[in-house]
Amino acid sequence: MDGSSFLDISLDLNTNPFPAKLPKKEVSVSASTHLKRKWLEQDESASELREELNRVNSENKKLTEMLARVYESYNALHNHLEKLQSRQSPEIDQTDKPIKKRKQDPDDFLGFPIGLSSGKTENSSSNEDHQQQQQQHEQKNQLLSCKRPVTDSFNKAKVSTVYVPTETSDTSLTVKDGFQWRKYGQKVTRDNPSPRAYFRCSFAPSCPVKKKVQRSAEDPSLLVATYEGTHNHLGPNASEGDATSQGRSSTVTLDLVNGGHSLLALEKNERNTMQEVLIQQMASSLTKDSKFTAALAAAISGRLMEQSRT
DNA sequence: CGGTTTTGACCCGCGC
DNA sequence: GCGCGGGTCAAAACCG
Repeated sequence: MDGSSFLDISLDLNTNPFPAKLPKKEVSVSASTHLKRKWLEQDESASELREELNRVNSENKKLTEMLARVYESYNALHNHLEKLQSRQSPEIDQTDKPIKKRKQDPDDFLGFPIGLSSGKTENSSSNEDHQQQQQQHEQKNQLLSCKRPVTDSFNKAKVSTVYVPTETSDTSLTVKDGFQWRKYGQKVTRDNPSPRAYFRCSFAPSCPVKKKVQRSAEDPSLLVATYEGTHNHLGPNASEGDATSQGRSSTVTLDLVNGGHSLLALEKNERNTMQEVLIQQMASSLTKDSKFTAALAAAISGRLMEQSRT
């Protein structure tokens, strides 16, 4: 994706409000000493203005560079996620045999490989064993990045699974993803000795997102969190009432459900949304910068002055 | 006191 | 129709 074509980040802060095309004032040399003094004063203030102008110009340059950097890192992140997604999609197609014929389990739904919540010993031919081992190996490799969102490619419901390594001694089935959850149930399932916990987003009923967390039967050091649905409210920090979301920092946090999905399965609309969010974040961080607002004010007043002249 | 967690009861879909 | 099992409800307990 060509970033420059998709968002123009060049800034014209109009830090040179007095372009060369403006008619130069003719100064009468035949002035009295009084006029001479006045002229000297004007010259002095002009040089001050020039200094100020240079300063604002360099700030403008810095800000433009900063925006370019932010945008570059966004693109890099986006490309990285797209690569990850293209690497994951073939593995999803491998499992074609649903173990249970009951109501579609999210794991089955995703063609989830290692039978984390489904019976796994009932039908284990040597072939499948081999596949399972391969997939488990793959899974562990992916875990190097701590959390691995598994998403169906583009067209299915918003269900994703993440694996969270935890201490086996840690019995609290909590997965810290930034969102606030309310537990509404816990069940011991047939194929896994550890209980499964059911969570709803604290913004329910307005937010339909649900989460199931269960310790992996294969690897008890792993928590398997299955997310269903999409948050219809602001990101993790905002929902948490996290101080950092109101503060000065403009950290971009990846939403595992919403953002995770949208970044992996970005369609046009979602790209536009991302653009808007990005722009808003940039805007909010810039407006908090007093120097930037000053430069902006200067830019606007410059434009106004220019317009009033024309 | 309001929000969250716990936990037994209940609901419902599915297979037999 | 019955039993099983996953998912949800809701009252009580808990907590800050």
